[in-house]
Amino acid sequence: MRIVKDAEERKNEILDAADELFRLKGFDGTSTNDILEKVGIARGGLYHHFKSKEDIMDALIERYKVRLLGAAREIAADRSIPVNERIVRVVMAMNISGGSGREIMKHIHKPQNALMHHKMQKVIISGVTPILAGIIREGIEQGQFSTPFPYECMEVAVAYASSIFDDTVEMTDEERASRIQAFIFNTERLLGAERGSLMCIARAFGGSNGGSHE
Amino acid sequence: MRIVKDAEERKNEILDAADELFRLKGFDGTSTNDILEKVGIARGGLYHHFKSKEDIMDALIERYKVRLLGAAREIAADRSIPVNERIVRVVMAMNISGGSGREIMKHIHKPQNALMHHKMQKVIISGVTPILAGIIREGIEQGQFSTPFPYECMEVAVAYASSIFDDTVEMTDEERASRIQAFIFNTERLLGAERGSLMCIARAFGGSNGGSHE
DNA sequence: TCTCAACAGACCGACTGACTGTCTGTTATA
DNA sequence: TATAACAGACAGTCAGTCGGTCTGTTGAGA
Repeated sequence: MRIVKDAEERKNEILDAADELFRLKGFDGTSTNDILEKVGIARGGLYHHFKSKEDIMDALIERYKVRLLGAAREIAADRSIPVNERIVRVVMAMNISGGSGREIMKHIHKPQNALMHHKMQKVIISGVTPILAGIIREGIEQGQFSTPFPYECMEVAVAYASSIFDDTVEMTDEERASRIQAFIFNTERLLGAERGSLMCIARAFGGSNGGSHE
Repeated sequence: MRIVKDAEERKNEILDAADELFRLKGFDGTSTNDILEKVGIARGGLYHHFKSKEDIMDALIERYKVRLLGAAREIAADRSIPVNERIVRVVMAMNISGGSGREIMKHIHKPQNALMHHKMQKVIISGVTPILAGIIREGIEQGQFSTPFPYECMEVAVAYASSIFDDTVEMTDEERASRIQAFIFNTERLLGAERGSLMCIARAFGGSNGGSHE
């Protein structure tokens, strides 16, 4: 039987199916037949909407990008929130690490999804860095931070954060906590911020009380 | 015709061929038939020495690892070289960026080689970071650096360096130079080093004289 | 306003070529 | 003669193609 739907709707159905399957079995581990079966369409239908399997992945990444960066921009623009707090919220929204949307990143960090991971990281780094840099510049105006390279500082922080929280390397909670400690310390140094002024970030991450365990 | 060789020799022939082909066409773009043809053996031969195509990649990475980290360790252990200079040489030996062995990295940073890139980065980061951290600790003893997190500092630096010098993102020479500038500045801050004390690193990288272009 | 032909785009499913990994058999070497 | 190195036919899978079919829409004529 043949069910005709609006193109956008079908595309989204395909993306939803691919999303779940890639999450479960990875990109390489998922065949187009798996997607076909899940959506309930035939090969021709899929290749009518997407020109290749990789094209599906790119569309998925684009969807993530719009969602994640949209949320980040919204938060970043809200001047009623203090700078520190805004940074935390942007980072949480990107779920580079823990937080509500951690789900999205989880499956992207599997070795089978290396290409997806790579593309996603590029999108995140190139997208969120200027947003964060903008907030940092506000902080500099307010005398909270001091660096000639706000953009590059954020580049460092984002690159490090996404390498630390890469789920392919397994870590004990203790290791994780001390990484976060070091991350905060290092970021404060980079930004020329007062010691402890970014501690709120550590507190925001996954219920850890900041790395020390007394 | 049938030519029998010592297993190690054959393995290396296969790795050499794979190395060159992956470099040219990427991992996914290279078929096992390509390798077979280049080496001049049949399928059975290849699968006698390696259990899968990915196994070949892993062996290649292992070979890189031994070569790169061996060189790095040798340099790091040479106490006759001053700390600063040793850092430069280790970094050059790893060719995370410019330098003699840049070749090796070049093809690894192609999107088609995402998985290889990912595995390689893991090996580098986990291998070279402790080596560099050791040198930094010497520098701390000598009063040159000051940080409670030498290991994590190097983790940051290595992660950032390998993200900056990722050849998948294209950069003008000017951008590159200013990235290096920022990188040096940030690293000095992280290490609590005197301003300009790491400038020798910038000078060492690819003929750039430190970012300014006169 | 109703009808119907013409069209565009959504969808089908058999087919192709390519590729990885296996298996049985063969040759060389210690 | 036993064992490791190798050959090559083969099976199974998968991504992508292609000619064709179905369906919703549109617009002209009655």
